[in-house]
Amino acid sequence: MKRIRASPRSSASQSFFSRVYALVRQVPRGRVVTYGQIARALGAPGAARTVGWAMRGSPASVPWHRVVNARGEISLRPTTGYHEQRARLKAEGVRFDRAGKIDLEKYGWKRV
DNA sequence: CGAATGACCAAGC
DNA sequence: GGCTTGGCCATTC
Repeated sequence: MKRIRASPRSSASQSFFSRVYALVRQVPRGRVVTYGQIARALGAPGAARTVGWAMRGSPASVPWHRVVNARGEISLRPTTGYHEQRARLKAEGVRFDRAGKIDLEKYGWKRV
């Protein structure tokens, strides 16, 4: 098995990640947020990728399944957890269109 | 400090 | 609608 380079949480990188987790925990059930949205809320309007990296090591207490990309799609690969995320969202009442996308105008958290 | 990485984003074709 | 390219950023080694 391939070993990932130090999981985020196994290190003392709690500054940025912790804020990401704290924010994601605030996402109400049945709503979703985008990586970019989180990044901006944290004051790093371009760190969307970093947010994704943070989610990768997100604790079980974090509703990571409510985080999708700017297009309203699940960013995970089918082999990484796509199915699980989609199932969880569906269980919360989030709908997916034919292309497997979510209507951010409708389910987006604090949609602007 | 430099190079590599990643669950991203916007723009182009 | 789908694929490619370049750019951004924090973290890691």
